[in-house]
Amino acid sequence: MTPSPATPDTVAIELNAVLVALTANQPQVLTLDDGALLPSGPFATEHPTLQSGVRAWVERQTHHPLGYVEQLYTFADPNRPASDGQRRVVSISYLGLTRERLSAGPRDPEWRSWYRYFPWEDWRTGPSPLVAQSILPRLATWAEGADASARRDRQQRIQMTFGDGLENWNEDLVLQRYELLYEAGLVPEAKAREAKSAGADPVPGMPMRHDHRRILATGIARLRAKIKYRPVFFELMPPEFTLLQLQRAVEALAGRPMHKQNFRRLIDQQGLVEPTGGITSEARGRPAKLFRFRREIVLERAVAGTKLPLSRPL
Amino acid sequence: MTPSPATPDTVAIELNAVLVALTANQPQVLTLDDGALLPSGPFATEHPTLQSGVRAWVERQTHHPLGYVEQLYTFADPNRPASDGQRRVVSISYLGLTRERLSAGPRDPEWRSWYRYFPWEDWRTGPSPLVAQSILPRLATWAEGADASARRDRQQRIQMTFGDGLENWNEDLVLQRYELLYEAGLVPEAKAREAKSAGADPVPGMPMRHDHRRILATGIARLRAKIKYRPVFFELMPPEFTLLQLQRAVEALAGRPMHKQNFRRLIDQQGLVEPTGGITSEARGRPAKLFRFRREIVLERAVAGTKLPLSRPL
DNA sequence: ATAAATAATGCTCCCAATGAGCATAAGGAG
DNA sequence: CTCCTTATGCTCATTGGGAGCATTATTTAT
Repeated sequence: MTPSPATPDTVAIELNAVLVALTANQPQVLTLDDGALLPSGPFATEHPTLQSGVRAWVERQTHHPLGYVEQLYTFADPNRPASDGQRRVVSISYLGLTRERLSAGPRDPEWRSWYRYFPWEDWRTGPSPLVAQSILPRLATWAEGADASARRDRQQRIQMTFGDGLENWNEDLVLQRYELLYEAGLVPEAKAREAKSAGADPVPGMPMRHDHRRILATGIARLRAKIKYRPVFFELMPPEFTLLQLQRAVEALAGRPMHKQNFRRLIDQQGLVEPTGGITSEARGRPAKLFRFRREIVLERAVAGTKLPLSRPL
Repeated sequence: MTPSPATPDTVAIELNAVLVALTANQPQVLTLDDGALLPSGPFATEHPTLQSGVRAWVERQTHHPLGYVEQLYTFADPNRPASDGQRRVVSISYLGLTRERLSAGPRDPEWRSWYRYFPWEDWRTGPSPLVAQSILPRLATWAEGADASARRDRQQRIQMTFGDGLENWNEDLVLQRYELLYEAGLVPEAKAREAKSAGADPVPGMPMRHDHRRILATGIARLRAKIKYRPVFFELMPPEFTLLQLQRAVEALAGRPMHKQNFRRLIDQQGLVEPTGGITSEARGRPAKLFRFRREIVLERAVAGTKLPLSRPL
């Protein structure tokens, strides 16, 4: 058909993006096709860099500038040959942060809270009931279905990644948790591939096509880990904000609540923000001072590191 | 010439590896061509995974198993078209840890201490004199050669990455430091490209071809960051070792000295090791107990995290 | 032998970071 | 005027980690 019979060591590059924004205290992700896909596009070789390639089609598709871009992972999917049936596809995924939402029409590029895909990851109002009620029991059943040594192994992994449903929750382990559920056949994506373990019905949470939910998990995990030592949330905030808004933003990303006074102490200890002089009383309660990020410090912390009151399990 | 006129969106994949081992308290890296290159090979599409591709040619080339493999970064070099002059090359680099050294003959695959490439990164015996004597002065000169605003910017970056030559050294910033030197035209690799800044002669440290020294810097940085929260040094140690040997290993990687008593406290607090019962008096001084890693805990920490007395600057 | 150097170990002290809460101030809604 | 909600200031207790003293056990030098 095509004039080029695709030499063996030649592949096509596909770029995937996890684009994150914050709206109404929800961490939003840009999706396509009714939420089933992450935006992705080919790497056109005229781009000098991979990053510039990403930026190009993302901005073309969303009409919004990307604040921060970071490479996530490169993956050669053995089960997804290119459409021409010849070349292998290597997908390179990126995490992108953007400040504003797509002003788009009703359809296609659509922002969705990432907790629709990973409802068990939201512990902002305390331990997610999903874990104790729905996930742990099914995982336990799965663990039972193995012989002694494998069972012990599975049980330990469950404990390490999901804790006990009330304590020992480590919000960074997004990817490990998804992979465990996948392996246990508790997400629809897994069942598609393995006709065998038709047993358990899936855990709540919207699936995606291909490995896109896995990529999303990777992005969330990376972002959650990152905010603990780099002030990247800066990229997601409007130019002015109150400290509570900032706290809610971090909580949205981390998926767990934080102590208000300690959060404030940490933030201004590090000199990350400065008051603009303005005051707002949009919310109820006592009016709050408005702040902005301090450019110099943010640049400095970009290399030196930040701290957030997020670390210990519980 | 070739029957396939290479369609535009087609690229060739090249795999690069930073292979690390520890010998005689030196962090060793496998190199080729008299130390000028990192091992690299093509990604043959018959491999199901990228990782398996890496493992395959690494083990073929070195005849040693890879303990731990981790993806580093994917990079499309705009300046290095494939040899056929048509396809773009995308290189995917990996970090690999191995316990044993190549038993190889005198030549080619050769292990070299990574401090030959980055001598300023070795602070194990205190502040590296190179930084204060050789690097900081030249960087200062470089900063002077810019107008006011850019100068301030450069000075801040110098301070952030190199500190002041005595304190505020952050061992993780290997890549940032290399990139700064590159930008300042203080490494030979940079001069090759820019004929202009022929000024300063380069800083000590052996260069590599292409961007391989940059990839190496990425690997070192990743490893240094990693040992602080994952017990990966486990992959580099022999089955039995003394606590001092373990400490020296970590110091070799981190490039800075550690407090002996505190190191021990931390290690056994976390239950990472257990005594084998053996005792050694290979070195001078009081004989030391031998330890081995505790498999269960190591697996557990692989997900949950570890601690090392490495964090603060100074 | 004896002294000196090198390592292994045990323990104490101190300080900075941080998790938790109490208390007070300042607006808006009924 | 009272209650509710949020902003802010401060205190307290705990802990993790940095430093260093002291002691013990061996090898090496004199």
